[in-house]
Amino acid sequence: MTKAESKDNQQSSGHVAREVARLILTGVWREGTTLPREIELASRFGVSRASMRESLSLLKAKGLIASRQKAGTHVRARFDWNMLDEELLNWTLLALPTQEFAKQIMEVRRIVEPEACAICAVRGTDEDFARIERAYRGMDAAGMDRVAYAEPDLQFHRGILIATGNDFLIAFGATVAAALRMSFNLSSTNPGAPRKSLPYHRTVLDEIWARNPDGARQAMHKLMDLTEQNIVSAMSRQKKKDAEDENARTRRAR
Amino acid sequence: MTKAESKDNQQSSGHVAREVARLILTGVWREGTTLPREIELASRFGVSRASMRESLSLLKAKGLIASRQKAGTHVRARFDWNMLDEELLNWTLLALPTQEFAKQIMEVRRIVEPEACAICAVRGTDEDFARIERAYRGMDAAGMDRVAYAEPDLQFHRGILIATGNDFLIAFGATVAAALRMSFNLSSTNPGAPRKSLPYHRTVLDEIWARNPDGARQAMHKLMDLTEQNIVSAMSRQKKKDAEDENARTRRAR
DNA sequence: AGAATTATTATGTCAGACATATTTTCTGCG
DNA sequence: CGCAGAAAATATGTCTGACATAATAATTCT
Repeated sequence: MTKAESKDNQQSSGHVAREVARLILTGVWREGTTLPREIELASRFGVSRASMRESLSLLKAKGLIASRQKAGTHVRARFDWNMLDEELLNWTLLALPTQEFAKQIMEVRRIVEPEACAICAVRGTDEDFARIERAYRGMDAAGMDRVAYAEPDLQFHRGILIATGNDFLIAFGATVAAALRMSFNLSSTNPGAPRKSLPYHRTVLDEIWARNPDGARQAMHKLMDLTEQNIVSAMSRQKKKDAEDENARTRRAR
Repeated sequence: MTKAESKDNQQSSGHVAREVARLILTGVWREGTTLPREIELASRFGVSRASMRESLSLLKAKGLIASRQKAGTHVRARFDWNMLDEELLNWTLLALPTQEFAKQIMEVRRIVEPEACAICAVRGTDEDFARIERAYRGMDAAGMDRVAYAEPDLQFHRGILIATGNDFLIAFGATVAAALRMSFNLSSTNPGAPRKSLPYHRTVLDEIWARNPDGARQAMHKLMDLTEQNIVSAMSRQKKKDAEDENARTRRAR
């Protein structure tokens, strides 16, 4: 359900919003910058002013911009950007998938997920646990297929958050989703890496079933360690590869 | 700056969005419900279809609704709502300031803020600490004035998050802001309560200056304890008061 | 009965106009 | 010359009405 819905908003307004977001995220339009007037933006993106305004309305909702009559529309301070928003996270992933971004996202996951896991072990219902176990089985069944592994992996982590019954922890699922998507993108250089996390997930699941909060917390913590390690090494590999590609291109250009 | 900007969007479209959000949050329009068509919504709220669409666009951005051509606009599953969004948090506060909501928000604060505080103690710069100290002084200077106390209190907590340098933790400031606003609203029944947190803030500040992460974590943890306690007792007091008022009204009606 | 076709309908997009709130410019006075 | 107050300019905010598009519902034909 969630998967299907996230595919919505493929209308042109969504594309325009994403493009404006990209310009802001990449720093073309810095904090405090007043952006071109609506009519100009509309013509630049090839849409009507009404559609343009709908796109801007979307970005306003995410805290990226604010506008006042006559004064114009400006980029808000970074502090006001709602980085925990799923779309904004994905846009950032597309625009600036930097190592810094990866470290930050893993830092919050490390803070939130082990605790959520402990709460889950105490407060979750058997149905909650069954859902998590189904996700685990899905991961197992995926074998070495990276694509098939990704979805149940997300469901596993989301399942834990849902089991806490805390709406804010559940909303944190968007951040986890972005992190997993990042991992997935990076795993192309090392297709076997995702599967290695399976036994760690198994331990988490066992501790949850045992309703052992401390064990669950610790197990999730270890899973976070492994995940971060994978991401960091994959990123440096990617970086190296990019540098080589760049080199090759430069040589060819001569 | 942030304060001024948050006062934006007082245009009618903002009001409409808030009202629709209220109807969804209070369960008048439940998850999965297809809401009336745009033209009907527009006339119901007394705005044009264009304005109505801008409002809906805002709610789409926050994950509350999704729409497909011909099929209509429907309320998305709760899991997809971005509860960590500042506006959505405020709307919830206005629509359903329940004890459950208070507990949940304090549960995440308890998870995030002590860790953020520990990171702050290690990674923060002296300028960061100075900013936090300025906020502390502001709280002290406010004395028993609840209104004057609120703003520097928020700046104190935000300052710690900012000092972590982690964009996601910084974005969590929206949640803290909502929690403090809730505390503030509740403190009317016990005007002296906020000030009691001052020495706890002092301890946090000292541990940060000492660059002692464990002490900082523990100090923040104690502050969270106190805050939660205040909120819970204030809410039960409020609940009692509301019940009495209700009683009085019923008696009068006879 | 079932498949293919047509009609319907709600969102998506467009165009042009006017309203409103600020900012900027202009004007007159001390 | 400086400055307060009035007038003009302008970018966002709102409205109206129309057409495009895609998904659903109804209809027709085999």
